[in-house]
Amino acid sequence: MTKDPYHHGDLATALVEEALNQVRQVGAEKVSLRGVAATLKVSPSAAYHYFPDKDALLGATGGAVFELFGQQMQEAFDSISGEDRQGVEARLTALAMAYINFARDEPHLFRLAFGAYCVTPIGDKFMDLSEAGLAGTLLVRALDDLERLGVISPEARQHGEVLCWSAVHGMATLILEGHISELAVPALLDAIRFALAMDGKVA
Amino acid sequence: MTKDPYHHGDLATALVEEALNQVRQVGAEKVSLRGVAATLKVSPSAAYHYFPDKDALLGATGGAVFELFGQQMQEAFDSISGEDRQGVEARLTALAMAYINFARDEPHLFRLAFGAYCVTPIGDKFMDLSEAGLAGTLLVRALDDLERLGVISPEARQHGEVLCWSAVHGMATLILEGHISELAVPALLDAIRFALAMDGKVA
DNA sequence: GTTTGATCTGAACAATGTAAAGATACTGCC
DNA sequence: GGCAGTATCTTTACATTGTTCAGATCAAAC
Repeated sequence: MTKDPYHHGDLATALVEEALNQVRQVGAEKVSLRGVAATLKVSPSAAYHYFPDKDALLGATGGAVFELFGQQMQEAFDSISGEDRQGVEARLTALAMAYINFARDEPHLFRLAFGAYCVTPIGDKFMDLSEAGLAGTLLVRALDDLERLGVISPEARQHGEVLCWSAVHGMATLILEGHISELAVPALLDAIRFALAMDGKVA
Repeated sequence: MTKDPYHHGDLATALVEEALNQVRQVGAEKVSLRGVAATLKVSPSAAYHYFPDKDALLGATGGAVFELFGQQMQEAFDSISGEDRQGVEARLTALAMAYINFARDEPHLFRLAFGAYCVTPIGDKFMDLSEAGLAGTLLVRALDDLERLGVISPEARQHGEVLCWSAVHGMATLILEGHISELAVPALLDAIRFALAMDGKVA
C-alpha cells in the first residue's frame, strides 16, 4: 500500500475533472462511475461520499462544462475591441460563432451541459440553469451596444434578445445532431443581420 | 406453455411500439431492452433477431417518433384553411406552435428524435435525419405562400428558412431543457414576425 | 412425415450502479 | 506523546443491464 495519498487531495473536484475528461472523449452515456474512479485509482464507492448518485456527479460535471462554456463566450466577447459600429457588430457575430463552435468542437460537453442529462434527472438536484448564465448576459450587452450606437432600432433590440438566443442555440443543436450542415452558419448570421435590420436601413 | 403465439405476430414493430410507449413515459435512458421484452412477454434475446443492438431498437423507435412528429406538423398545417394573407400567416405560426408544443408535451420523445440518441450512436446505423424531413417541407411551403401573397419580401423569404427553423428548434429545446420559460414563446413569434417584416411594412 | 428454416427460449457472462460493513488515516484533546 | 473520534476510503456483495450462444419450438415445403 503506497503512501501516496490514502486521502486523495480533493477527490470531489478530481472526480468532476476526470468525468469531464471522459465525457469529452466518449460522451456522457458511455461514462461509468467505476471508470472514472478506476482512472483515479480509487474505489467506486469513494465517489458516494461526495455525490449521492452517478447523475449527481454528471450534474456537477455539467456545471463545470457550463462554466467553461461561459469562459469561452467571455473570451470571444473580449476578443473584439472597439466601441464603434464595426466593433460592436463584430462582437455579436463573435458571440454567435463561439456558441456554435463550442457545440461543434465539444459535442459531448455541449450535450451534457444543455441536453437532457442536466435537466430532468439532474437539474432538480444540483444545477440551476434556468437563468441564461454568462452567455445571456453577454448577448444582452452586445445588443445594448448596438442600440446605443444606433445600429439597430429599439424594437429590434427588444426582439433581438429572444431571437438571437433561440436561433443561435437552435442552429448549434441542429448542427450538433447532424440535422443541418455547418454551411448554414453564414446564412443564419446573414438572416440575423437582416432580422435586426443591421444592413444600414436604420443607421 | 400457452399456445397464444409462440411466433409473435410482428415482433419487430411490436418492440418499437412498446419501446416508444416506455420512452414516452420514462425517457430513453431509463428504458431497458429487457423491460420492453418483458412487457411483450418475450425473452430478451428475441429482440436480437430484429435489432443488432439496443441502440438500433432505440434508433428505429426514434424513426417512429420522427414520423409521428411529422404527422402532427402536417395536422397543424392542415388545420388552417384559407389562402388569403391571414390564413397563410396563421399557418406559419401554427407550424411553430406545433413544433414547440410537441417538445413540451412529449419531451422524452422529442429528445429521442432530435437528441444525441439518434445521432452519434444511431444515426450512422439506421436513421437519416440529415434532411429536414416533413417539417422542413411544410415550413418551405408556408414561406412560399407568404412571399406569393406579398406578405414578405423575397429577401425575407430567403432568410426566413434558416431563421425560422433555427429559432423555433432552439426555443423548443431551450424550453424542453428548462433554460427558458414557456412565456417566451409569444415573444419569439413576435420577433419572427418582426424579422420577416410581416407587420405590414412590405405588403 | 421429414426436413429445413425462421423464430424464440434458457442459461450464462461481464459490466454497471449501488449499498452495507469494515479498514485506514487524519485531527484534536489530554 | 497517546488516544478517541471522524472523515475518508476499501472490500464485499447484490441486483440489473446488455449481450451471446446453444438449443427448443413452431411453420411450411417437399
